Amino acid sequence: MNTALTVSEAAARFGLTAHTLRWYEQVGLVDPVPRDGAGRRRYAEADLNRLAFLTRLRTTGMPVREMLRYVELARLGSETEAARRALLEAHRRRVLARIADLEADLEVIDRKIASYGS
Amino acid sequence: MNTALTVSEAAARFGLTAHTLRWYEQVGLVDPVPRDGAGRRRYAEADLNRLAFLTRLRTTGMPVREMLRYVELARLGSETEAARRALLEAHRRRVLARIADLEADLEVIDRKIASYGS
DNA sequence: AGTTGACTTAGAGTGCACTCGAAGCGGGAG
DNA sequence: CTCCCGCTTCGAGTGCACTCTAAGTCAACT
Repeated sequence: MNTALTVSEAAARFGLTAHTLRWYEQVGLVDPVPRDGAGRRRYAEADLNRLAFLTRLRTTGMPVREMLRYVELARLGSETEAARRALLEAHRRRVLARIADLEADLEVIDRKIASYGS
Repeated sequence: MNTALTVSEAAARFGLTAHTLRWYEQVGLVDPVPRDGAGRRRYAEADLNRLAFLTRLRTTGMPVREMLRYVELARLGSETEAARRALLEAHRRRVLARIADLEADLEVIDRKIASYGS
């Protein structure tokens, strides 16, 4: 079974562009993806899973800079698990705060909408 | 009673910089703020209220481009109220969707944190 | 009177995260 | 065999939202 995807297919799966996926590789966010005989990227299950998690970090607003620190910790092996966990927990707190802010701001906007009457 | 604030004071109140506040004026996000005898901006109650709402739009992710459309509608008077309301409602839906996305992504991150054990 | 510090303007510069262009290669369809 | 399309690399360009610089003014403090 050959489920390996091309760069465009993988990009589509995560709502990114092929350009962006190559760029992620270029800046070191993901390790170089295995190539086929013609030198083309082939995204296998494991690559897709890594991407899936990274895109979650990204869409929740983690800066690329910090994602780089995370993946570099991961490259160093299991000794860095505590550090990675701490990094994710800090991010989690930021996301929770962001959600709370959005909800508070939304209430103000709702009041404005209401002020326009029906 | 003179409660009018300087540009820095007003900026501090909204977590912006004086530079940003001047830039908002320059690009037309806010009308030129009344000046004192020395030509310095003096933010009165009404100016601060307008800014308070605009910063809510901004922090909820409305692009400056769209905020401009909103304030231009407001300048046109009460005939544009329906359009303004529609614009805010569309934004409201986007913010709700954003919150939902953040919550879904956060769950994935939580699972990852849990996978690192205690 | 002099110094300090916040203000003024116009315009240039920055950081982030892509996004695109150019030039070339390779593999499947007709 | 030829055409076309999607891939390759490298490097330059873009859009957004600020952010800062330079040169100057003005009011208040010492």
